[in-house]
Amino acid sequence: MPASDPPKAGSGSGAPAPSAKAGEAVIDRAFAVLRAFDAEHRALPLAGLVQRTGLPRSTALRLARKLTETGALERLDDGRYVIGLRLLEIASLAPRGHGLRAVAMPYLEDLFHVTHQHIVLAVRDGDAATLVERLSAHNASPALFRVGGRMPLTRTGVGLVLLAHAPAEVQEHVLERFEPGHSYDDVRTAENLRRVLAEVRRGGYAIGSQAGPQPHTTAAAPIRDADDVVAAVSVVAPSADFDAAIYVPAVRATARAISRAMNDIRQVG
Amino acid sequence: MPASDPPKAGSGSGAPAPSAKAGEAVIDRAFAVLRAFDAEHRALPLAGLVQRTGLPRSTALRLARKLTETGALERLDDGRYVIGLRLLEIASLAPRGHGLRAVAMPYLEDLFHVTHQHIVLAVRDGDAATLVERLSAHNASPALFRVGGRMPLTRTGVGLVLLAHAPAEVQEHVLERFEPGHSYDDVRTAENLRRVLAEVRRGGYAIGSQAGPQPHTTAAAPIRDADDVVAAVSVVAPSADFDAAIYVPAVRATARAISRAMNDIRQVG
DNA sequence: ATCTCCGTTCCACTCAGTGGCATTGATCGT
DNA sequence: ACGATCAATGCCACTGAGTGGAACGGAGAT
Repeated sequence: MPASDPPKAGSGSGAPAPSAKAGEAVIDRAFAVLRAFDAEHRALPLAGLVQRTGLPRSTALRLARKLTETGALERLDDGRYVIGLRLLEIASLAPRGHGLRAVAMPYLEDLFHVTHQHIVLAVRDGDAATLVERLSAHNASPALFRVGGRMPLTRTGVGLVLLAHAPAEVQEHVLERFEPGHSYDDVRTAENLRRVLAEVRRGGYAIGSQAGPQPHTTAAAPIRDADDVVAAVSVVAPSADFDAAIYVPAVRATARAISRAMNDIRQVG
Repeated sequence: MPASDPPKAGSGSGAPAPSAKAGEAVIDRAFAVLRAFDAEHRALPLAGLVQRTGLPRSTALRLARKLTETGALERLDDGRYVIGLRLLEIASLAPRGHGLRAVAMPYLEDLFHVTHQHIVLAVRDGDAATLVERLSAHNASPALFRVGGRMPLTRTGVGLVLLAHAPAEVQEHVLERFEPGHSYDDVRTAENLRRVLAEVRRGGYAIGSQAGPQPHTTAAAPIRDADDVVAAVSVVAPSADFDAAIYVPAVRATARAISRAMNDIRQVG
């Protein structure tokens, strides 16, 4: 021990040791690596992981390797990392994800055939809706949300349905930070929104239309498990001129069919 | 005797504590917890996790909690754990999973409309095919494979296509442990299989039919990225009497369309 | 009322995880 | 062609995050 001076030094100023939070749980770090990926970054080199996670190089490398070993990540020929298949394998067991999707799919198909518009299936996760399934025609308007992506509760048909049936605390929280001007044309204030949500609960469906910037119309309905609303379906037409109301019966019928199908399965398991 | 006796005790015989492998990587354990779930066990109580992973109670609890924190797991009202939505969020970024699926979906839809039979989209993962997407009609024969599940390469149409274009080492490995009697009716020996694979490569498609135990016919074709076969599509009809050959042109056309669509996207990113 | 099984809390020990540094390899600028 | 630059990987001594045994409270079962 040549070093005489106590390790407590460093306090002065010397090394900044800025964000490098040392004592961080391994699992959190591992998931930080996984979350470094997003729609715009589906393949990342080690440097990318380092940059986006803030982890030290060696640590990021070690984690990336272990994740690759387990199949959570895969490695491209050029050395970059991508999310691996095994993760899909595991994720497909999520009851609220593919579990729901599996029973809903045939009915969504039917609805798609009939309407030839976008079909959306979503569940609520905290203050957002997570898109579980989406059916689209070829010519479809492009920038709809991604499967697995999160959609705002106040700006989508499924979101309105899910929000309308969310716990009071969630509703309050969302209403507090509601920003007018980004929702449907008849939802311009928090008060509007409150009224709309009440209507959604009363009527058992939501409709909305928006002139811009991405003009579209939607009709959405709740999927129930017993009395709880656990998901929502919607039809989305890429045009503000369209009257979404004509889809309401079809969407509601589909939602009810899915609700029933889930209960039938419940009997078995 | 509180502290006195040495910890080495317990050696006697009493508790065997056999498999309890102590020095095991955290991430491996975390994934062991996640993999404790499967199609028959979509919701597990802590005890179930302990039993299926072999981890000590406290460890399993700690891991389950941390995973719940990050959203990889969710907790049911009755305390049981299930795979969480966040995992779907991450998994949906897998290029070979939902990435592929996203571009393929509209074409699969078309094929589904035309044929009204099961449509299957799969990629190879090691010695198995992973089911990436499946479209089925209501009345569909039930026990087809699950999305995210693994299918044998030698007993499915997509499997034959993927195997035919797999690296030589994989083919050898699979051929070595090929068990006759579980594949299609014209694949009864490893030599049969070799010949079939060659035909698949030459013709650019695979067909197969099986009388039992789950009678079905299938026609499958490869999806290519440049020259590499990266996935396979197939039509599966729940009847051995049907002639799958009539679907071959449609399936091949679909496969080519998807291949082209993937290349188009490649240009952008 | 007693037993059992399950989820949970607590805590002292220690080994898995850490991250700085050195090395190799690929890419680029001149 | 030849250093200069930056990414990826190998190495290793230190330490606190992770560990798991023990004990607790509560819900059912007997």
